Order: sequence, then C-alpha cells, then structure tokens
Amino acid sequence: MNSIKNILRNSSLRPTKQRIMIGKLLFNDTNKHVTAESLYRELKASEQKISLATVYNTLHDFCEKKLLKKVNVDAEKVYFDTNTNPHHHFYSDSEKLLIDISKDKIKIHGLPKAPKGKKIKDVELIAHLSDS
Amino acid sequence: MNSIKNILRNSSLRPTKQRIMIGKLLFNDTNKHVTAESLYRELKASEQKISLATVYNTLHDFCEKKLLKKVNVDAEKVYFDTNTNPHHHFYSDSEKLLIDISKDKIKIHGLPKAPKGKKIKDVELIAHLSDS
DNA sequence: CAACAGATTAGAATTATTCTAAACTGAGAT
DNA sequence: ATCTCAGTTTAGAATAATTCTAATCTGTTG
Ligand SMILES: [Mn+2]
Ligand SMILES: [Mn+2]
Ligand SMILES: [Zn+2]
Ligand SMILES: [Zn+2]
Repeated sequence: MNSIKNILRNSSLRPTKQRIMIGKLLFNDTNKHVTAESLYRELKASEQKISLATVYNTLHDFCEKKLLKKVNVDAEKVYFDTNTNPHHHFYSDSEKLLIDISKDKIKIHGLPKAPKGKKIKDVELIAHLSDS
Repeated sequence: MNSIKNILRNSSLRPTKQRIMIGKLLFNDTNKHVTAESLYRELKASEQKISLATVYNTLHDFCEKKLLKKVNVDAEKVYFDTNTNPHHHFYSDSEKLLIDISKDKIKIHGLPKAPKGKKIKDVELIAHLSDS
C-alpha cells in the first residue's frame, strides 16, 4: 500500500500521485515489460489522469534509479523491464512480446575480454522467436 | 569491379547505379556496421549523387535478400551488418560502436526450448561495454 | 501556512524512418 | 538501336517515438 512510497523515497524520488500510480502498476504486479505507450494506455484504462510526458519522465527516472531496466530489442520502441536482475529474453518479433529467461539457466563460455580501456558492463542474450 | 553486379543479379536486384555505389562501399570493404545516415554521409563524401530514401530502400532490399542483417542494439537508430553469418557483438553505448564476436568463440548452454508454437530463429548476444 | 525546488503538463519540436506520387532507367522484345 | 514497362529513384510530405519548452502545480521543509 505505501511500499511504493517507500520504494520512491529510498530512491530519492518524491512520491507524487503520478509516480505512485505508475509504481503500483509496475511493482505490485509480477515482472512486466512495458513501453511508454502501453503503460500510458494502461493508466488511462484505469481512469488515471496523467500525461504522456510524465510517463516518459517517470520511466527515465525509474531507470536512473535502477528500478527499471531498458531493453532495446526492437527499433520501433523502447521496452522497460521491471526485472532489474541480469537475465535474458525470448522475443517474438511478430507479437512484440518479451519473455524472461532466468540468468542461471544459461551458461555463456568463451566471451572475449573487452577491448582495452573498456569493460563489459552487461551481457544480454536475445533469442528471437518465429512461428512454427 | 563487376562482382557487385553479380551479387545484385544473383539476388534478383537490378544493378542500378545507386545499388552499385552502395554495394561497393558495403561489400568490397571488410565487415562493416552502418546506419542509413552513416552510409548516406559516406556516399556524399565521395561526391555520389543519391537520395536518402534510396539508401533506406537499398538497405531494406539488401536485408530481404540476406546480403545484410539488421542489428537492434540502440533505440536511436538501426544498424546494418555486412556480416550475415550468425555472430555476436560488443557494443559501446558511449561511442555507438559495434564490434563482432565470432560465433564459434562463444558457447551457450541451457537455452530453454521455445514456447509452444514458436521456434528459436536466431540467438544474439550483446556485451555492452563501458569505460575503464 | 509560506516558499521553493522539483514535478507535471500541453503542445511544439526533433529525429529516424516510411510513404507518396511523379520522373527515370535497366533490360528484354521487336 | 528503339520501344516499352516494371522496377527504381527521388524530393518532399507524413508518421511515430521520443524529447524539449516554458508555464503551472505540488510535496516537503521550515
Ligand atoms: Mn523509429
Ligand atoms: Mn526512436
Ligand atoms: Zn525481462
Ligand atoms: Zn556484426
């Protein structure tokens, strides 16, 4: 109920009406992959008064505070992932649908070391799905 | 010299001036990762007369004919990869730079089977780089 | 409550990309 | 070589996701 407020406070984000609305949709549910538009539609469907710009602002704020992770899998739009632990994805290009793959299911061997002056920040694996 | 023409003919693409210009830039060189804009700039830098729409058209045509592969790694823009063999990438988000990782360097174990009705078309791994 | 930094907002702007519809051109047929 | 036409190119308009602007509002702190 007010755990959302705590999440926000712990991240030095003011618990405003809009951030709480979004927080409820994102963090009460199990893991979700949303886009700015899908979240905006979900908010409007529940009679919430919010602007699209705020949805974008909030998603970006949440990302900066590591409450969300950006997923770039499709050029059309950016996905935001409530699962911030390292993990991988199936992606259905036709349905535009992301499905988590638990990190510890998968073992990756032989990754070369990063070019000098660089380090590997994150390894993401995307298994693209097609019908049949 | 006319191997580009052959590549185009073999793909049932008319060897027009514009496609040959682009083919030379893409297929004579070693593996390249370009965006529509970067390729357009490269063409204009060499005094070539071509429109941006044609660059987009040609990149898409080349993709359909499997002469190029699309890489979605950054929400900003789409990359086109002259390396059409399955392989993986380093990506430097700060420099917007893709680096190939040979497929056979890397072994991936434990990939779950695709959801029913779906199959895995392609597995791509992206190792995001940061400074230091 | 007063004050103000931080947040929200509508709408304009930006950017990559796609679309449109008219002009052009490569290649096969005559 | 010329004719013909489907395929291609093109400029510019349109689209769509996202960002920006600058005015208004609100949560928090004193
Ligand atoms: Mn886009
Ligand atoms: Mn975009
Ligand atoms: Zn996920
Ligand atoms: Zn590559």
